[in-house]
Amino acid sequence: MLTVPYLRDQKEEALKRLSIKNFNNTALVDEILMMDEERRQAQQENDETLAEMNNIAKEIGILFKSGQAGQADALKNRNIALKDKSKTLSERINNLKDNIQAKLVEIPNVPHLTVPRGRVAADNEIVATAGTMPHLIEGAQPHWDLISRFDLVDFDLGNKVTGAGFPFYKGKGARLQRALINFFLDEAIAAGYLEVQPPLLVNEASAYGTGQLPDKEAQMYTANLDNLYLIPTAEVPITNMYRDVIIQEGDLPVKNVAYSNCFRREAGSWGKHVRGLNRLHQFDKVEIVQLSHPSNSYEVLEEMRAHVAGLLNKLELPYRVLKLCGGDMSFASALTYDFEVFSAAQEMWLEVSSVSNFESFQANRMKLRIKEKTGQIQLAHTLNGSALALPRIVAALLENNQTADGILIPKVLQSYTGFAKIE
RNA sequence: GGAGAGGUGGGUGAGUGGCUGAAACCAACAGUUUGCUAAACUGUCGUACUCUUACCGGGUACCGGGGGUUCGAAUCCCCCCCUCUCCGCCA
Repeated sequence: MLTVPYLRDQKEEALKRLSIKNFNNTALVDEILMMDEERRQAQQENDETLAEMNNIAKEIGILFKSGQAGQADALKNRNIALKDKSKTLSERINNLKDNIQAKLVEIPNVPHLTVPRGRVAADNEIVATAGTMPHLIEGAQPHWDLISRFDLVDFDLGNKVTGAGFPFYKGKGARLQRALINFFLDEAIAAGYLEVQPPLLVNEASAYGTGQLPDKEAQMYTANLDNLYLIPTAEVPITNMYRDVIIQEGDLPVKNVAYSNCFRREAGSWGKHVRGLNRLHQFDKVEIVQLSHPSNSYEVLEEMRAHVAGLLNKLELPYRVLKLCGGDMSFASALTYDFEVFSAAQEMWLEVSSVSNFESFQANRMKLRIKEKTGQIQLAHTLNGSALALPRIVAALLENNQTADGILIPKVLQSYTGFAKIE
């Protein structure tokens, strides 16, 4: 959520940037600013009224103490009248605040100036391509066929026990996935991230804090009896650790990494895009989160981007990096890089990571602030990225590394899997 | 699930109607002293909104959340939330 002072002080700049996200509702911004003006006037009047009431109450106290209680009646009446006035003003202020808040959450984050204009995925800018495209063998199979051939993942069993999108991983399939998780965690720890194992269910306040609520409620599974939500990503619990927190400048940067299951209800499309491991209701992901000072959050973003690139390099997967265009970015992001690996047999680019700088958009909503050495307090910047999302990595590894007699495991993983080939 | 206790500033914790935005101690920060470290001493030390604004300063609100009583509420009343302890169940 943007702050009112920002809109007030830098309205033109904000609107200019918002147009990159195809947000052109100038009237909404004006309405917010008008309501805020009104709110401040009412606030001031109310504060003055309350100040007078406080003074009168003190005078009454003194009269009582000195045994002149009889003289207090006039003052009491005066205060009763003021109380009425204050009540009216308070109600107006609260109404205005609520309305401002309601309008404010409709405005997306302002994108970074380098974000390309555009409406759809095709408008995203390819900023890097790396790795070598595999030469597939004759008769190469998509991962869903490889999976059943080597009995790595059982979708039917998942259907029986839970439902579509909840597969069982078995044998070397399970082992490969666990190896990847450990590899990703170790890499993050080596890069200075603190490992955290978060709860997989969060309360309403947390879901609101990272912006799943109120809009994206349908994305999450709920535990209705207890008013809890299954997390769609570890970003939710991890970022919420710092809700209502003021971080000392000296404690920055804060770097956390978490492995978690992720649960998503989104009833996707059908066909190739959701086939096999391409899209699931429950999947595994290692997520990196950083809190940074506003002055260097874009350096941090690049550092995180480099970290993710390093993982894919080590896994020897061909990938490309996209800078998302205004229309394709998320509501809360100021700049997002998507990483896509090429899954050779299905000939598709699969998104395996999304690295974003939210600037102070989430921090404002969560009241996550930094206290500088000078004592100044300001909103922190939050950043996060997948490092990485598991199932699609598995899909690409299986497809790209298949040979006539089995699937080769990348060298870097072999100490984690304990085998070099699936056959 | 049953019974009880409790939620106060970064922490511990005092405070049962006006002198309390809140004692004291600890932590933190700044300074003095010291050859360094430590110790000691002195000072600073909540957040938000708002006015004024270079700064200083002023006003208001906030003692889990919401509502009420009162001229006046951390303190009294009502509702809700949360935490802890004991019992039960249980990985």
